[in-house]
Amino acid sequence: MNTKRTRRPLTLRDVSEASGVSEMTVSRVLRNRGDVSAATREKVLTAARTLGYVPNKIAGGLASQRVNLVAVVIPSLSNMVFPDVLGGISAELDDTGLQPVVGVTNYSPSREDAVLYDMLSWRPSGVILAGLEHSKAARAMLDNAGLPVVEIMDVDGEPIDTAVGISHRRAGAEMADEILAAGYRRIGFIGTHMPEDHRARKRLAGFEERLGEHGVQLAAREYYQGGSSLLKGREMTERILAREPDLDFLYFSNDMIGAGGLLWCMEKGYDIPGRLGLAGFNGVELLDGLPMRLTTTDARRIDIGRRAARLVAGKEARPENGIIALAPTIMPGETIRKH
Amino acid sequence: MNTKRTRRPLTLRDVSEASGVSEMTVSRVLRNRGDVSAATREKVLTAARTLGYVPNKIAGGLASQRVNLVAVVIPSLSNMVFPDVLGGISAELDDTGLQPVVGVTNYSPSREDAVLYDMLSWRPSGVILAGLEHSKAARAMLDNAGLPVVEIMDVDGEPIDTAVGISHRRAGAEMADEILAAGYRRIGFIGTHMPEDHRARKRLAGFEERLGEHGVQLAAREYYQGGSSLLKGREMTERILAREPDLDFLYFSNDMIGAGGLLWCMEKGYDIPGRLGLAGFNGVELLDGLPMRLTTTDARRIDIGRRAARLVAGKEARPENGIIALAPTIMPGETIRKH
DNA sequence: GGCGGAGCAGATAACGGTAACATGATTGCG
DNA sequence: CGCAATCATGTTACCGTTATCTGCTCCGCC
Repeated sequence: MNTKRTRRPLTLRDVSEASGVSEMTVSRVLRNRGDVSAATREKVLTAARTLGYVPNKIAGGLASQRVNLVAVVIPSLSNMVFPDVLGGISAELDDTGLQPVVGVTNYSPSREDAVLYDMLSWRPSGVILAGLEHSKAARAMLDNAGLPVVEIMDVDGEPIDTAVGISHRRAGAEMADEILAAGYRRIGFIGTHMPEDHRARKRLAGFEERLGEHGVQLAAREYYQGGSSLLKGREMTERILAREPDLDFLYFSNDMIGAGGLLWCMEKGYDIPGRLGLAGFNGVELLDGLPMRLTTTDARRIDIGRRAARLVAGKEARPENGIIALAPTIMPGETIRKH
Repeated sequence: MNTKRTRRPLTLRDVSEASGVSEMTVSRVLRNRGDVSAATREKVLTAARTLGYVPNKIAGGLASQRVNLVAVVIPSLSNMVFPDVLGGISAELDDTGLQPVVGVTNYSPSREDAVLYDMLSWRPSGVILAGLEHSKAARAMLDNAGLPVVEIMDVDGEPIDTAVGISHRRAGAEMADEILAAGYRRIGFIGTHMPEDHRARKRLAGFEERLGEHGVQLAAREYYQGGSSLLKGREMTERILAREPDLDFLYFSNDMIGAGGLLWCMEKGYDIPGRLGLAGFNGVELLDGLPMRLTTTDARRIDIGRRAARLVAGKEARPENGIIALAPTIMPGETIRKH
């Protein structure tokens, strides 16, 4: 089996010699390109298989000046939102010969620059990256690279090339409408303290602005550090209600802490949605299994992934203004009272 | 900014001309290799920066016969377990110049073959892949590739090269001990119906075997299709208890459905852990925020990722027998009664 | 029966870097 | 002060594949 443990790696030449045709012909067979007789094709394929030849895309990419990779740059893998986006991307890329390669930035702009630089050095066919806020250096790199760039998740801003996402301002505003219409007035907000999470920031801005238009101000806000978890949601909920016991609504900046808050409130016997209403953001699958359905906004993650992939794959044309805005849609749930 | 939109991409030659030194010297500067005077170094870096040059790793990799990539092949991104493993891997790879590239197989052996083939065609420096069960073709490919291969998660079997993981048979057996010691006797099992999830299978085998040693047989079992979610856990729990109402324990094959089952049982007013005990598997963070702490087994995901990364990075030597077995550790929780 | 075009295969020259060796200028030191 | 070691740079030959061009054969058709 591994008689050849120390041998040098196989090349086209090996297959070529084993099958008695030129390297060029082997290359053609292996890529299904150009005309090759059925007989030689068979010979070559057999030889390649028995040798266990695996093509070298490094060499191939250099020669053809084409690399079938799509760089995907996202802030995090751990918050249940980006895996969905990735799912949409790979589903749509599946039949294109393109392959996504993922880089993670941990919400750090400097890491984003580094990851981008690294990705671009592989000369991918396209780039998908989260958010519209990027360093000057990053924008320059992408500008210079001369390839399709799709910024995802957010459309409130100026895309480098194309953007696919939802308006987080709008998502915030629409949730505000919903809450106000239900009659809640003493509203608290719980979110992560991350200056780099621009989408959360915009959501809150849109939310507060709409509240303001109706003469309502946020009655309390609470920020936390680090990742979002059920436990964190519980802690923050307890804290904000200890500080402002007469709040009648809590708007959470994501579903995970929202779910934690919901569980805590239920345990403490709060009348939900009567005495206290709750809402989250994202529309994660987790919510389906909670004792009570948390009201939230569907961030259209899978659709965003799909559309972004279609754009880089050239399956879909870039719109005139470079923006594809999907509609964030409120998923009612049972944590806002009927009105 | 993009006056050069249509220009051909930059190469070393451009930087070389802009800075008045040879391409070789530019290459040396950009890689910090070999001796270069401070003056030229500065000149070159400035030129590279103002041009916006990004090195071409395709060409570099071909020339140097070295590629700083580590292929990571896993079955899924969506079940909260592999993101943790990835976290461990990238943490440990961070200071090595190596970069992980992830491929997802969706638990399909044929997709695993395809993903591996694809990854190997990039000539990575190492491969990390989940599980010990692989097609003959896959084993041959990896054997032939002549690079470090680390199989992760599982150690019950024969590694191709090196394995890092826990014994799932042991994990199952130890949980059985725990359950029996607490006096439960009418035990049900809920798991996914996936012939390709070998680790779940081994866990169950170890579990049943240990029960058998104590003269106990599984009183019921229930399998489901598709992904694991809280909701699925609820449904399956309801179903198994409808069928076998006098079960006194439920062993779930993962925490997500375990948590769903727990929530359902609490709503229905079951006395837990008195009348009914519950246990899951994995030790996911989610459990921290539930109304009651689910007993589970820590699968050592982050450690596994770290050790695997250390092995491919050469920070750690391959052990004699090729197996690094970490101890699965039971995390007590409140869903098994004290004994 | 000559000629255009399709079918098939090979020869050659890139692709953009880096390894390895070569070269000229300094430096150290007995 | 002379010679070897070191430093700083350049030259040359690939790395393994694909684009492109060339050449030959065979076929159909006017």
